[in-house]
Amino acid sequence: MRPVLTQRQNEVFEYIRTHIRVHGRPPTLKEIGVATGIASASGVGKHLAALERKGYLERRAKTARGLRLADADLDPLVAGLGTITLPVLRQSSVTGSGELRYRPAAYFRVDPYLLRKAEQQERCLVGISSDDGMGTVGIRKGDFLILEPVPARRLRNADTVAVQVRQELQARRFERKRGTIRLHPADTRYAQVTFNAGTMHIVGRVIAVMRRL
Amino acid sequence: MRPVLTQRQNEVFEYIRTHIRVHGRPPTLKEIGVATGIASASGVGKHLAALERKGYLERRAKTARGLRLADADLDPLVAGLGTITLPVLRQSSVTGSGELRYRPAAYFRVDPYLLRKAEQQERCLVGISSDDGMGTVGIRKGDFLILEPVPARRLRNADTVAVQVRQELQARRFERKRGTIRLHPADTRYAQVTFNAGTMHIVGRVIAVMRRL
DNA sequence: CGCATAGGTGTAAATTTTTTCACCTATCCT
DNA sequence: AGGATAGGTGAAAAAATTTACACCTATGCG
Repeated sequence: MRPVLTQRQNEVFEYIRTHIRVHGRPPTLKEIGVATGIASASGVGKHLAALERKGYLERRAKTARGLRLADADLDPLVAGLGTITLPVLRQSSVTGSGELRYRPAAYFRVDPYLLRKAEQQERCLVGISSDDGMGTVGIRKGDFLILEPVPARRLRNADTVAVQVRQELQARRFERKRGTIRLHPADTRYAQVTFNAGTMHIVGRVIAVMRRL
Repeated sequence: MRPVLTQRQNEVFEYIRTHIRVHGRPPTLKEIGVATGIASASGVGKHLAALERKGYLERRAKTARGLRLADADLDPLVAGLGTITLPVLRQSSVTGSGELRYRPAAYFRVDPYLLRKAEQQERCLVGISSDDGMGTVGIRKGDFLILEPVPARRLRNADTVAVQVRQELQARRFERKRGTIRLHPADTRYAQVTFNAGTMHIVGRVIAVMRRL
């Protein structure tokens, strides 16, 4: 366990962290001083020396803004350089052949953390749910679904999938049984669909859900 | 769509991105020059000017390492700064006094599109729902809630809010009635809570919901 | 008391870093 | 041919930034 910080040291440390997050680069000694009320650059320098000694920072000498957060404080979500940008499916983005043709109208950025389940994050898409068939398990009409296109043969029972039906995108629970595929709504007021593999177009597995209130 | 980069410009750009990832700070003109084989700082400067003009970088004048990657609409590897980075609330991030203690364990990036309802996007937080009290309207235990801290007096009836109860974060529908505040769960199996303003800590209004499956 | 630690101030010197200017080469387009 | 654009070099000036040094105050400890 690393040595604890004094209150003042913690103030300095937190400012550095915030600055990096906001500006994308570490602060200078002077910037730190202004923010924390230390008039002298060398005063700030002593704090940095303490933070480095205690293992919260790494510094490189004679380098402008030559500090970085120690690995323990790097936050994987932020340090990972970014978000993934996913294309948003248009209503009519499935061709007759069952192939996705996307000329997406928009892109949506998501934190990679949401894509944990995806095998290939960069292949994922965003679609908009068009009914409440899975409402009872928390997927509702209008929700944004993050989808990973997966060939039907690699889907497993109880996966949540999104199917394109005419102009609609429906979330359903996937089940394969003796050559046929069933798509179960969670809400019993919706119809269960059975069909032969290849008949219907399953866009992909649902990886995550987002909703604006 | 942003203008395309020439090959050379792209080399410079890619180096900058890599440097930031590796070192945690942007490179200097000289560092870029050494890495890309440009002997003169002003030569590098011209590339940066071009990258800024084409919308790939933002720069701050007279600032050491004063560059950052620009918001990128189309390149998932570059994206990240156009998104909003929100701190994730820790379980114990509310002090006895009802104040937020700001030492987030992690950050989460979200597309600004999700924050439509927020008045001040940069004040938003992410919390994790701890029960299914709003399960019937699609907010479930474990969901990530995007919250905007709003003083109770500015909340309106039927807003969805998040309250901190002991170590839990619960989503509820807000209602004010003759001086008292009621928090309604959507699921009737959960208890409705009535209390006087100021008694309980409402973390904020729920702006959006995210869920990993 | 004497000493170590935390937390300062302030200045000057050393170094790094950006900016500006002048000038050069090549390609592409009209 | 003339002009715009991309991509350079090099030097000097200006500005930003770090570092070293001297000195001050307060607190806790044996």
